[in-house]
Amino acid sequence: MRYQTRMSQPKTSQRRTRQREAIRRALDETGRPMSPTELLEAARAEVPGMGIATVYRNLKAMAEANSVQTVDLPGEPPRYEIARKGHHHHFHCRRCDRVFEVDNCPGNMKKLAPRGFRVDDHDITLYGLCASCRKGA
Amino acid sequence: MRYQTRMSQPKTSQRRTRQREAIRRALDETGRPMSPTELLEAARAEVPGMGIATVYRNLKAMAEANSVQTVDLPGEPPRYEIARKGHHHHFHCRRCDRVFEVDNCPGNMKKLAPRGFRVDDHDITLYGLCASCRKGA
DNA sequence: GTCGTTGCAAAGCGTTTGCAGCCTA
DNA sequence: TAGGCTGCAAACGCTTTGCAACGAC
Repeated sequence: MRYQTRMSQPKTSQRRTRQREAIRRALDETGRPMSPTELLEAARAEVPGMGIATVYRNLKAMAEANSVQTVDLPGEPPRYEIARKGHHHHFHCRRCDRVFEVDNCPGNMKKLAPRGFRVDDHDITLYGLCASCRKGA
Repeated sequence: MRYQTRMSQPKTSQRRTRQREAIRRALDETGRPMSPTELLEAARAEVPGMGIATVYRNLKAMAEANSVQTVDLPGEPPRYEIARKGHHHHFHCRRCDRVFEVDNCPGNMKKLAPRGFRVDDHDITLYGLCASCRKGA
């Protein structure tokens, strides 16, 4: 008989908790990448006493389970969005600080790198004014 | 006669200190974006007792004076490089973790954003293997 | 001598973790 | 009931700041 190896096992199950559902709901309804603090505020509308550690723990778990994606923007703390199918980028509004998904991609970044380098991926962040901020200027 | 307004005034002068020179020299000689910790190690070869706060203060001052530029990469702490003339991007090696300048730019990112958005700038980060890591695989 | 600069330690900020009690299945 | 989950507070890693001594000009 084989002994069980001591590798880290996937969790037996995920329980449904009000906290987790509130976080997912906020992410779904907002439809944009959100910061842990934004999520906490939104989720507290449903679960008043909720703590920030719970937000971080759930985001981490959801990211590992691929139900949410981490959105890393240059020079600032990560935000989180519901998992999308494909490759995409982001637009960061300078006025309202909100981040939006951008589906298009110029593609073919390979040739930008110095000779001898191998490029296997890229990140693009666009900056400017979103539609509503542009109007409300 | 007008009273002097209480606005924050530009500093009278910048003194030449061993610390500041050591930092600039490290940046010059390395030719790549460096982290504050890397800079501290390099600078300590010249100024043994140097502290990390000095590195941060000088980088901040140099960035404000436009003699160095902050390199913000998605999902990690900023690095610093000597100020370049033009618009450029960066390549981040997955193996050695070093960052290299990339002069090319696909340009014309305007049309990637959703309709109604105004794009005024963008950041691109390339990922892969640099030339030496590719060889030494 | 003036005052910009430095090292040290403490404080900040975003994030993670230890722990005891809670609650889902 | 078992053990995943939660809130709280402490711990963390990176960066900034207060302060008294230091040193460039």
